[in-house]
Amino acid sequence: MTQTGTAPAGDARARVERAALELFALRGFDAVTTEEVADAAGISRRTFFRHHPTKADAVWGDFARHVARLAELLRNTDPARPILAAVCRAYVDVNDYGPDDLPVLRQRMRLILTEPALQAHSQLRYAEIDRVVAEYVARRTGEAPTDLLPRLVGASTRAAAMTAFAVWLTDDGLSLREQLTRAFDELTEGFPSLRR
Amino acid sequence: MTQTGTAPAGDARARVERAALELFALRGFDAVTTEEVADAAGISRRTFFRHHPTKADAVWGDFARHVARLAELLRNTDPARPILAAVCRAYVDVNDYGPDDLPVLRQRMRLILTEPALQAHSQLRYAEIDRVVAEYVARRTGEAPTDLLPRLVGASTRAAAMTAFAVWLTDDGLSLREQLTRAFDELTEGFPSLRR
DNA sequence: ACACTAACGGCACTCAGTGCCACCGAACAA
DNA sequence: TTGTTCGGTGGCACTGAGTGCCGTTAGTGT
Repeated sequence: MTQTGTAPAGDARARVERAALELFALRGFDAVTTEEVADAAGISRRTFFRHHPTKADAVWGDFARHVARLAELLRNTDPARPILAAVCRAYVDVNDYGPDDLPVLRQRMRLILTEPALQAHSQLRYAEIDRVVAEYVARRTGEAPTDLLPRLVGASTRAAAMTAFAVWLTDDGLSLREQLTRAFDELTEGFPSLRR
Repeated sequence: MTQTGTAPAGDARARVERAALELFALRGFDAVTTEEVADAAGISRRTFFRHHPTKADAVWGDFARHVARLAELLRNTDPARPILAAVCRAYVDVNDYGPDDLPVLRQRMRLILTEPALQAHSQLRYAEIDRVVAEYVARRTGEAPTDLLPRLVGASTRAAAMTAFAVWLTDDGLSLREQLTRAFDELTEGFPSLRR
């Protein structure tokens, strides 16, 4: 596809994502049909489903690149660093958004963590992250990625990250990076705040 | 439906769940229509959706009771026991299935952890558990259930439990209780196996 | 015998997702 | 210019999940 002269048309994907985010935030995920999103983006319903395999996928902008960046961060980690610290560090780094991206990120995460349909769908995206982390841990420890420890690190660090996101959305005190760090510290230290 | 005298007809729910579990395990969740499940259970498609709000819900047998049992176990916990230990203990106890229930449990969990649609739907069920645990932690610590620590305990212990389930399904070495204990030990001790 | 109620089945409808096909514009070849 | 190929697109029809509405039926009480 080469940009014809008239409309930019280059990134119909970006237009769809923007339209989806705004419509879903405004009226709720279930109350907006895919046809309305497609119309708002200036494409047909059929083309919408060519770009995004699912209505829910429209709110996840290039998530594959996000996962790839996390994998690369882990690949480039100093082998001397403890495994768990490396994973947490990569998690924080991959979520280091600039101030300009924060409004969109808030809108996106609020939808994902609030709308039941998106909350359910997110599990499929999270599974990709979990797998990347589990494979990294498996590489470091020599275990199989399907063994308990690699899977456990993947699942629990992801749980911590999503908890940090949820708290960041509601509480306005701390930055996302600070909330992530707080959560990871609790997790890696065995929940020191609970031991009196 | 007119079999008043013949079939017990007492709990059509149980028949639906059995039929759904078998059909989904046999041919895959997406390849089986709700009408087929309804037919196999001897009810109409309309009645199927009266019993189960969703096709996916048919595989979760009385999950509300499961959550209620967990909440009760937590409520009856000795206040002297450390918070995290209490949560893990309750998790192990609520998942103490008898040998007769194990085959059905394996089938159910294999579906939930394998089929993408069920994997996604599971997030909505897990959220109920997370909330119960978070409320317990909040009661013990005096925080709000929406604060970071209560939420983090809920999300991470659940992640550990589901990881234990997944490993239990594939590895045949250890019992479910042992896998759960292994996972919880790693989590509560700050992943000792990763500190060399 | 009569009314009341709760559960059921049938029907029609919306909407997500998919397969099929026809169309159009760009690039390329003769 | 003419013809051909090709990737992106839109239209159309179809399946299947989920829902609202309504008529029917079984069970219960009086």
